Amino acid sequence: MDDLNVINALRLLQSAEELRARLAGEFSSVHGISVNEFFLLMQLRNAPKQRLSRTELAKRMHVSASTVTRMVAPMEKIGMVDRMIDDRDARLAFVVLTSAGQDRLSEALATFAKQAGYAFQDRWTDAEMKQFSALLFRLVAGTPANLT
Amino acid sequence: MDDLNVINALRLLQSAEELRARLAGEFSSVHGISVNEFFLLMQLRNAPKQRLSRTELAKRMHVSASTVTRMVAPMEKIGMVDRMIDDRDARLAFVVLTSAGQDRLSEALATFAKQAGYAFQDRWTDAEMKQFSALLFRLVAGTPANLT
DNA sequence: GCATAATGCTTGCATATGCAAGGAATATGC
DNA sequence: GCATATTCCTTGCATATGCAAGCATTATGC
Repeated sequence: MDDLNVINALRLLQSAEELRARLAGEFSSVHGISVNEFFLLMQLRNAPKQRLSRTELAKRMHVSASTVTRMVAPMEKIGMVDRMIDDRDARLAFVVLTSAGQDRLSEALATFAKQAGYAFQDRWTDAEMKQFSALLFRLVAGTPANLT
Repeated sequence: MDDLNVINALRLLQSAEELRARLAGEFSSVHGISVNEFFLLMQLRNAPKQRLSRTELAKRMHVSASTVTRMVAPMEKIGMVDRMIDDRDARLAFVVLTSAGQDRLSEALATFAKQAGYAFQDRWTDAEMKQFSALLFRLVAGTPANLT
């Protein structure tokens, strides 16, 4: 295990899982959403017109189309998102972020920022934060899923 | 979203998910194991005597104890791991890595190294790989789950 | 020593997810 | 224009996972 590629991949996956586990706990207890629901809302917020097709959401979130269908149903029921059929193509059922959904997302983002702070605070300097940001940008840049 | 903590946390989570999705595909088709099974084998390989209790595995893998129970059952059936009851404490049921499990893990590690190469190759210099490694080490250092 | 608490594991139930099939709408080849 | 293919979404089934309860074993308080 002296391969730096392997070491970095393992550390990347493990630190991400740690952070995700922490987020899951607070998202669930404080905001009543899952981490995946948070990411779904984030994708919508960053999309033009705050909307995306289910297929596009599936690709960006690395889940199947059926998962998106089933994730969206309860979110639609409580008004965080809306359904909107395309005028030209009746197959497309856009998922649209509602104002209630934006509010919920803003609250969750505060928790996200707090946890992100815990994760990096007192471990990295400002300069290192920028280094890390630049390095990771090369991994996520160009993917349509990139939220940053 | 000008908070560098938030940006870095998002990029960390997203790049990890991308890598994990790629690994899942090849692990499943080539080696017949899931990413989580791979990590379970990795934890055993790094443990003293190549064995851990189910509770310890659950903590390190950020899953519930029942998940470990259910993950281990089929792996035991095909001989990748063994069960071993502790002499002093009959509650403890260690999961032990077998030689067949080591072989399977070695093959999967080759795939892992290949995918890790794809992820970082042509994006980062050697110096940057070392920088990244050092930064991430501070995140995972000290956790018993750390595989590196 | 014994009653109670704590620990380690398993199991029933509920939820989450992927795959494959199906239905509806649109695109393509001719 | 029409038959066929493709695309988008949904649904049935199988698997994966967490939580809470239960069981067996060990630790603790007195």
